[in-house]
Amino acid sequence: MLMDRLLANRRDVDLTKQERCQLENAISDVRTLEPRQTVIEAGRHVDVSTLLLQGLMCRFIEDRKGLRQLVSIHVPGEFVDLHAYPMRALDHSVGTLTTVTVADVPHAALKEILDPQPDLARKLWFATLIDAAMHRAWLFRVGRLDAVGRVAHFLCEMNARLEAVGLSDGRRFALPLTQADIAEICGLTTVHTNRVLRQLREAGLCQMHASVVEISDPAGLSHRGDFNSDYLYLYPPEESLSRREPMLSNQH
Amino acid sequence: MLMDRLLANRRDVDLTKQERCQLENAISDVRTLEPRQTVIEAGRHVDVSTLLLQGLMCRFIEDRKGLRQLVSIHVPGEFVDLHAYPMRALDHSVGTLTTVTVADVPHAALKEILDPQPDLARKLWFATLIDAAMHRAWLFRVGRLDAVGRVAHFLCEMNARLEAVGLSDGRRFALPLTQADIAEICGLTTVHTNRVLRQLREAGLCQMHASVVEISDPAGLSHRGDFNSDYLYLYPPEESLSRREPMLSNQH
DNA sequence: ATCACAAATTAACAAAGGTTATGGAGAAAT
DNA sequence: ATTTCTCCATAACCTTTGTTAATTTGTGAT
Repeated sequence: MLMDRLLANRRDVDLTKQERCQLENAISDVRTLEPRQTVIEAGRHVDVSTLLLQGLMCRFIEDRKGLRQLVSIHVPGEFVDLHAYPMRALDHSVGTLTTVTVADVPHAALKEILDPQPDLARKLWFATLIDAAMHRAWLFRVGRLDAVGRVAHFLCEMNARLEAVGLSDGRRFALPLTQADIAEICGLTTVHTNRVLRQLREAGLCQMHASVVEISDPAGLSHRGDFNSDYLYLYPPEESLSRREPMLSNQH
Repeated sequence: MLMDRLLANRRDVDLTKQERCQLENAISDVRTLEPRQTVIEAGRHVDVSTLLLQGLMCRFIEDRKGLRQLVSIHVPGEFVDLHAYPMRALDHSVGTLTTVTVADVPHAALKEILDPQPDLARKLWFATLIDAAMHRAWLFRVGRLDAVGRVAHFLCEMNARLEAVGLSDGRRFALPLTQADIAEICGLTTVHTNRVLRQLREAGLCQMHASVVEISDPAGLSHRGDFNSDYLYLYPPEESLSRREPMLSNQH
């Protein structure tokens, strides 16, 4: 059902059937949102967390002039802002990239489930920390890699995450982002992102056309982006195979 | 006592006297560590979290060639790796910058305290999320600011955090870091960090000599670094004054 | 089929930051 | 006092990335 993909394929977050069911019952509403909208403004107080069912969402920080730095991107099955439950106010904005379907989980309902179940609380706590782990990897990406490395690293990450939820076969996946989006993720300009994509193509590492990424040389791309998927805390491939759902067409 | 500074001056993490005391009793050991040592290697499993009492520590990710990107820096009063409690294994390394004094808090002891106290668990959960909030700010820093802006942003952050624990008067503070450290934090080379510090000095914004930072123009420096302290979740200055301990000499 | 608009592409040029190398200042060690 | 070592400072040069601007491609709407 709705929750099948929730926190799927994550080491140490093995939700039981019962836990999954309880979380599903905590959903107050399922909504569809338009692409490229800001859903929550930085600084706002929230008492509902958002579970992403379909599409892509992102979180970002803007500078004085409104230039964005994306600080995370979310694929189906992830809680976009579960951290709002203990934090209450957000220090960043949340937006949609594509048309999305989301489920609302009110914090009051979460509290009722979590207070009597310290183990489940610890699992969700862990889930919010994967965010922090990804931030660290993103920090490494923009702090230590050159432009080609950054984009390579990002594409490797998306490949790994989408594969974990059955939305990539390990080489090819739909990624409905513009070059401008990738620029906001990697801390580059759109013009240079374009140059970088050409370089990746000419190097025979990967190509991106019409929102489809095809990685021609996975090992080469990982190497170029100094990528190691440990920070994603995914099940190793063998284990995840048995847990994975059948391939889905795409996320838009 | 030991815990006076723990999570001090943080909005939404108002530990009660009893909670503070319980945490203090969970400490198994207090140790002194040498400067510039790696304390925990990335990937290691840990069952103890570290509370920093004195000195500076950091967490970092290395690239293939061993070049580091610091992903966080810690001042006294902070749990350096509380996130290891729900995560168990770390995706990054932990090291000392100066000589430090730390307290060990075994996870077994934490579990005993937290399981029956969902509110305290939520407070500590929140505390681990401040980390993620800082990572986002660091990501903004390296992704969207130029070299001068990055260093300005970093110095503003340290000023705010040290002020919150009584180690800065709001303009002047001890910061026992080399220019190479600042380079690893800001994603720059040491040579360029040196140029940047000169520019900040010549612009009359701040200067750094013999491990002491003096901010001549706080507003100007904040502006240059597009800095806003919200992400630190500190008490506003008025409130924190009454909670602050007397000024301490320094952290080494 | 045409129009309108967003996205991709490319070029010429400018600026920022990295690289390599060298010298100096200060602190601790002999 | 000399040596050694780390950190700081600076210069010359070069590579990468940003800037500005113009053109093309693709796609959905009418």
